[in-house]
Amino acid sequence: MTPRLPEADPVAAARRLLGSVIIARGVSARVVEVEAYGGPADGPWPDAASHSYRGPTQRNQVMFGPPGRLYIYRSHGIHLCANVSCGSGGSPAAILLRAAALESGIADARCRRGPAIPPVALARGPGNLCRALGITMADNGLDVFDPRSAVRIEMREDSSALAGPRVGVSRAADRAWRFWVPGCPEVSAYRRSSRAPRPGDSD
DNA sequence: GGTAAGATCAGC
DNA sequence: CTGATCTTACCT
Repeated sequence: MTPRLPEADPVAAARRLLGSVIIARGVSARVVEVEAYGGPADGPWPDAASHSYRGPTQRNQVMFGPPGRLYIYRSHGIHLCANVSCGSGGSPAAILLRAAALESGIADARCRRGPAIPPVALARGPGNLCRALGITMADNGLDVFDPRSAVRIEMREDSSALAGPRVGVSRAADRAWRFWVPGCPEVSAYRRSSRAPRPGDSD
């Protein structure tokens, strides 16, 4: 059994998770870009951009459970995005997996993404990452640190993270809760949400 | 029951 | 910048 992600605040957990290896359905890949998401205003990590900001719902229940579980949600009716829960004691938090560098199973990934996709883009962006690794809604709630899981994560040390604002969020848009490995071409481009207030407006 | 927004992506 | 496509959450 590989080391578990320790219970921690989402920023510390995001930094710990960066550089780890995700293994799913014939593909393994190094996680090179993540985002931290917190919880309700009255909790330890207030975050208006988080799905759990307004309390538990059917969709976000995994965020309120134990750490180390996959929280999968459908985005814009089209794509899937994968998070790893990291909260505890009823305080929800999760880390969104935004991009990964493939280490093996590239043929499987290309089969899922299409033959024309350059290797560097196969798992670039949260929706593409889920597609490349064959992750589905049925994986919601899986324990990624259980070796028997179809989707699992092996922790690796990496202290090289750079930080910047999260991609595409319309609230708390200036908060530097996105972390990536410098120099990796797999890291997605930054795009500020068109609905976000001007840069500099407070959270 | 209605509806607007959305942690995206690819193509102009 | 726009369209695709549909679930969720919030409103009445």
